[in-house]
Amino acid sequence: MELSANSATVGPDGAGLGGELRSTVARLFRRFRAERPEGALGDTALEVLSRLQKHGPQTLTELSEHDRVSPASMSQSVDRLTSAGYAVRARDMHDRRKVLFSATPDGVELARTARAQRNSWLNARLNALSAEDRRTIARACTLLGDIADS
Amino acid sequence: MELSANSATVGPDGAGLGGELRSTVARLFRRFRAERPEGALGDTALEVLSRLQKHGPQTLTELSEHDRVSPASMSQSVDRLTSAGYAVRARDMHDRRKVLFSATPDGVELARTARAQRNSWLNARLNALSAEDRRTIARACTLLGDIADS
DNA sequence: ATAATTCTTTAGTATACCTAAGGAGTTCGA
DNA sequence: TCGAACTCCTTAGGTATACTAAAGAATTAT
Repeated sequence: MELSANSATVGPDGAGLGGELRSTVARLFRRFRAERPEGALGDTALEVLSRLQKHGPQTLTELSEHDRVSPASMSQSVDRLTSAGYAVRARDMHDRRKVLFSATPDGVELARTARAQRNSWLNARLNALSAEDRRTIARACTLLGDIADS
Repeated sequence: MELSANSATVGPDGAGLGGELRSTVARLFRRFRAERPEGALGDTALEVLSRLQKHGPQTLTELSEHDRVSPASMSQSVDRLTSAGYAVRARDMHDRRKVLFSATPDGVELARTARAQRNSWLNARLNALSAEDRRTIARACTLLGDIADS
């Protein structure tokens, strides 16, 4: 990883930053995935479960738009949740084209414990940084989240 | 519900910065992938090609360790490159268990143009930020790169 | 009532990762 | 020196996650 000098990564037009960012994100993503415990649900399924737990029942379209994924992909992901008993389908009574997904008690429990397990090494590393570095990362998350949504 | 030292910055069940970071990285990663032009090589293949172009011939093990991926996975990824004519295999003459991979002229050309295409969208958005925000992201890249390698 | 639209699912395909098991080459020790 | 142990790579089989295209089901508009 030749991150090298700031002058190289933050040039007059930010030319090299894009490639740098792409590569860093890809490696972090793989690293996160590699931390998954044996036999656990995948990243996507787990994030969906978290979302259902935090925000209540959601339709397929809402879920797929939040994750920027096609409805077909999301359908598959929630399928893994429902067939494992962590979420349930229910027809929306006001618009019966829609299907509302919600987490079961098992799902809520799994979401909590799995999230804690999966984030433990990450949180340990973040806590080893200075408060200022954590603020930098928090600020970058906000900026990058906006870019992801643009 | 203890309020120990780390709970101020990192939530008790990973709902704080760690969870935020994980979610942001996952969404950015998917967004990057979605920007891939039709019929192009996948992310992994392209990054391998870039690496071969920049650092010269490498063994499978070197490539797989750099990307934190099993040798078997890397073998598959490189297969796509060789069967498309963008890279070639060559037995290492000093240790004939090893296989050295190198980019062909076609591969070098593809790596350059594909990288430029794929980063144009991202660079445009980064350039729309303030210089300070770009510095924040550059700094976060360094911090996060270290975490990915830890 | 029929047509168009919206929401979800199914089917088929591709990328990218894994573990397990094997082949081929090298190194080391009896 | 010969075989055991080790290293490097590949193959085989499986999983997770994504896509497009097209079908199925419910709603809304004409």
